[in-house]
Amino acid sequence: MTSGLRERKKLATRLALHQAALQLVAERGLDGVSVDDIAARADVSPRTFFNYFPTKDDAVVGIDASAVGQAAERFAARPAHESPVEALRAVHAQQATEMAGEPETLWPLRLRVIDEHPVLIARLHAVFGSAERALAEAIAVRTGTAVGADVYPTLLAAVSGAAMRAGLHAWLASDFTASLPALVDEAWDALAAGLPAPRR
Amino acid sequence: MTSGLRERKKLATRLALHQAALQLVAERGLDGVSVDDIAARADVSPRTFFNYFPTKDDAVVGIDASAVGQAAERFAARPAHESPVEALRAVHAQQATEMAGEPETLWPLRLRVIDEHPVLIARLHAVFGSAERALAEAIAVRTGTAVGADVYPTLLAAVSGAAMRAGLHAWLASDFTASLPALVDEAWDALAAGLPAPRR
DNA sequence: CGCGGATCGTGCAGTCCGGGCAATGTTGCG
DNA sequence: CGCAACATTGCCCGGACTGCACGATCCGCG
Repeated sequence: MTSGLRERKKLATRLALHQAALQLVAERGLDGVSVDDIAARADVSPRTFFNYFPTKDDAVVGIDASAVGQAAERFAARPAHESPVEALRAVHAQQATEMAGEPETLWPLRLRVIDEHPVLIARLHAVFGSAERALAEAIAVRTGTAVGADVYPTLLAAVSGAAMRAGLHAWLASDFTASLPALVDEAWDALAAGLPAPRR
Repeated sequence: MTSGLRERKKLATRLALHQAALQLVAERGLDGVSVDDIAARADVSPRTFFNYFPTKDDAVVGIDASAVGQAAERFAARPAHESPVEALRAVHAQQATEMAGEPETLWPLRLRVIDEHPVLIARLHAVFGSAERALAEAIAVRTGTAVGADVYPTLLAAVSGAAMRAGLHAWLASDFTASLPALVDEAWDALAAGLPAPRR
């Protein structure tokens, strides 16, 4: 499955490009970095860059389309007795744990860099957006409706993105001292309660 | 305030460019249209195009940054006794009514064109995203917290975007036969109830 | 009325993004 | 070992977008 020298090499160069992009942008800012620079640091030709990422911005954000559908798949695999919200909470809990546990500095660096460049924030929103469309489909299946027929699937999918983004944002704001899973869970608490104004 | 020949002309060319972009893309698709084409149909020089929109995509989406802050301002202006959710609902009701009442075909055409091009969906998400950041600030003020300190402001701001997008999507799915304000309101009902699974 | 100052439209030149094509090298399979 | 598949790369091109400089237009003030 994961075997094959070819596969591993591809993954490696992909990661190399992503990290090169991340570092360079952290150093010089988005406009101070060209695709050629990134390719150079990753030791590939500029032309090859585009075999891995369609856009400079995408290389910086570094989230591939395959990871995008993941949420929807995991959601669909949850036990049938769970309500949509319960199932989504569980999926998010798992994802948040994974993200917090990765190579340590990867997500923090990513989020810091993205947060400083509106264009990249937009790109991140876009990635979430396409994940949400897939998710809406899965939600519709679970609730027995169609995406077009009811607001619920689209709404819940978008809301789930909102919860995750809010969690990530709070994580960044805490300078990564807080626990990401706890923050995401907190968001879901508020959602399940109907978003009452927080008492001070 | 609105006076001045200059002001009016600017608004006019801006709208002309937007509509030209919209029509052309509806006819030929996004890649079949160049900035020069759009400028030509709007009767301005290609260079002038960029005085009005930073990007071809932005011209198609056609929502300016000023309109973006609008939601936050209106929210801030709501009576203080309203809860954040109540205030947001009211703002959305007003916006939805306005959008449904505009030059008729403008929003429908916009939404149809955007829906067909993933890049434009992304751009729309981006616009919503920056609106949400402004809104989060306003929510933080109203609830007496800070944006970094609590998940709530970011979350609610993102959720409000989700509600509006879900409403718009359902509106499009109904081929604009349904009432946009009603759809948005329906979304808020679900949110206030904690997003229970819809009964079939 | 008319005269600066500010603002807008425009052309030109240049950089960079991003993609199609074809040659070359590398990997994996029988 | 040899062939087929695929990845890398170079070349080239059109289109997006920017900085600059100049002319035209509009606005406010005397």
